[in-house]
Amino acid sequence: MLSERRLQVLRAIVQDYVGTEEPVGSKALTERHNLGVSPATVRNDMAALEDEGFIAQPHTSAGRIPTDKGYRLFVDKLAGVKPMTPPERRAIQNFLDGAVDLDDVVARTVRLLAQLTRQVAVVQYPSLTRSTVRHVELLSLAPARVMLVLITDTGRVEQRMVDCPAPFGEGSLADLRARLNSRVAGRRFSDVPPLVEDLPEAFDLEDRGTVSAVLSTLLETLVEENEERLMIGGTANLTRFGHDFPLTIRPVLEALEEQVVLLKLLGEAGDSGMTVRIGHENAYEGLNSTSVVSVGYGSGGEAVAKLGVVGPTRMDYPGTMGAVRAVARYVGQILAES
Amino acid sequence: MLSERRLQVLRAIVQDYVGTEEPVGSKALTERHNLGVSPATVRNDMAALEDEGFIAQPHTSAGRIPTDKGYRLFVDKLAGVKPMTPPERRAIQNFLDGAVDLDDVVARTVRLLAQLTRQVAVVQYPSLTRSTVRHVELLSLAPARVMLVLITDTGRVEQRMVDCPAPFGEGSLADLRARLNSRVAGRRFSDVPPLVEDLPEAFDLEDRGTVSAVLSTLLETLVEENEERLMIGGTANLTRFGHDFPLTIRPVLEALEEQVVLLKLLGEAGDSGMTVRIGHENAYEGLNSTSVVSVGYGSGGEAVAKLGVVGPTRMDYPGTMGAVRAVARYVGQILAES
DNA sequence: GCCTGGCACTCTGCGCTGGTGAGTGCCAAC
DNA sequence: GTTGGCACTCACCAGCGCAGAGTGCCAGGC
Repeated sequence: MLSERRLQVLRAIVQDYVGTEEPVGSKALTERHNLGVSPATVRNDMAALEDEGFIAQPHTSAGRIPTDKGYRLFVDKLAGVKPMTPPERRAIQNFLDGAVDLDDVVARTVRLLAQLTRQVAVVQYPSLTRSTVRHVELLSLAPARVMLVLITDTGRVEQRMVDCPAPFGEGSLADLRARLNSRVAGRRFSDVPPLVEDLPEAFDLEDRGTVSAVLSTLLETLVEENEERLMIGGTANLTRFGHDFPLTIRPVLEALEEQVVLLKLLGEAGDSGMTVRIGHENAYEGLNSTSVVSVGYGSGGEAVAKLGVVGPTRMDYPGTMGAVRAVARYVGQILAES
Repeated sequence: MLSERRLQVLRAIVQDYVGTEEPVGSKALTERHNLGVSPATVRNDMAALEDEGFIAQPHTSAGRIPTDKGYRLFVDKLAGVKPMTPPERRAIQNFLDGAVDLDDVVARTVRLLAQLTRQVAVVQYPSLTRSTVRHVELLSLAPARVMLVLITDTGRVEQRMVDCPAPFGEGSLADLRARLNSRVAGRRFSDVPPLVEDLPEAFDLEDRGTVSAVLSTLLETLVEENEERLMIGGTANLTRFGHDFPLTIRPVLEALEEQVVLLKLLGEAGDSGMTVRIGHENAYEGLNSTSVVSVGYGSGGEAVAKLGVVGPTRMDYPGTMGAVRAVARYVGQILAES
């Protein structure tokens, strides 16, 4: 078990290293933080912290830098979440309030998060699977061709073409539209399938094929998880990474282009509360020298999607976590209003 | 006027420099291209080319590298467009054929272009202003709240909320929907305004306010140019830029995040045929050391949007132009089919 | 008049060297 | 458990010299 002072030393090391980006030595530590002990004592503590794996030296006789394990301890035990200041809160709200539609909300959120944290921001579109249906619209584009438009409570619109096995009259279409909406409007996606199962039976034999086709397209759309889109911003902040960064930045940019990787990353994060993944805790290799701070957000009490930030393991965790949490909250509010 | 051989020398310099990324000297040139003259002669030619501003030396007594002006001459006079090979064509077609909707088409196009050129790809969504209306749908979400959904011939869907000044019945809504569609379906966006001008007059006095509100929202959507979205991909290729690249890459990433800048960039390019903007020819300062190759694409004979590639001025112009042209063609075909 | 070989010159890049300074580990004393 | 002292270890930097590539110019040849 580490003594209280050793934890303070670790905290000081993390703070200084995050600030200066340079290995921090015992003397500098005692000068900048009044620990009440001499450099020699700090040296002993550092040696102990190194033995435990919380800090490391890049080279013999250089200062210490925190390891992933050290950051983990820092985040779990030593650092709080720094709340946003009132002016910051106002700025967030003002910025998000100007959004005109869902795309705009997401776009603004990404920008905001990237600016606040000066890192790469990732925002997932509100996920379909947890949303509810606001309206289903059917349009006849050709005698045997129907367009299905699904509108969700989060303002998202999905459209699909349906090829009908047989011509489908306007009357039948209106009928289907009405029945469909009376059954599914306001329902959660996951509840829809059993509700429409027996719908084809209400139609004439000749129309049943088409009704089935429409329904199966609808269900497909509902469960289609790979349609979970996301938006990324602030990649220019990657250039602040460090001096060595061709090697560092490349895999990160590649990871960011792979939506699959990112979705997985966000998906792995816990459903409730904020998740911080540090360095090698990230399954994806390219992100081994980055940390990911993510949190769910949603219109009601429940999270419908996630957003977060990708930055170097050497980041200002309290500040980043504060910004992420605040933005998630305000986005949730905005979604609830619209 | 430059002699034929001097042009050949310039071409050789560009080709070698693009290949090796290093300043090219007279001796290396004569060894790699059989110009039929000695290095000394080439040196004279190089001196002349330098006087004219087509090439430059990074330092005294280093080889030469092409200037923007040199690349311009190369692109205009010396280089053709390298056609894709049949297997490449097949690969392009196969890859694009798998797309399921417009988003997917654009996403796949970006990926494809980035892979083919190994550079940053930019694809603009088919522009609304040049498209035609396929269908306008109106949904009553609440007594005084209508959702307007606009479906275009390129498969794009736009939705807007309309707050009605007075409650609007289902009957009136259906009436408006029918009248609206009979007038504007199949029309180009630019033709729509005069066609709907007198529509409110066909309605009861109490409904006219709502009809006007719906119409003005529709017209807004049609002309709203800032809604021109685009998709970017292949940013990881920026890391291949050069050795000095923190300085180079940063402004490029920033430019890529500014959709406004990019849209302007694509907008400035000529409407027909391929446009190549080299280095300082780009108005935006951050892109002064990059070249932009862009071309319009469209479902019919007419271009509805543009796509292109952003890369270092030191790029393989014939190959890049070939890839951009080929991709634009196939995307056009795909859009025409759907 | 154009091309060519030769020559002196100019730089960049690289490896080597030595000095400086920050930081450490250890030890004996408090 | 804490402290001051001390010897030691590296990374970093500046200076040096050398090799190599490339140039410009000039005089001679076709």
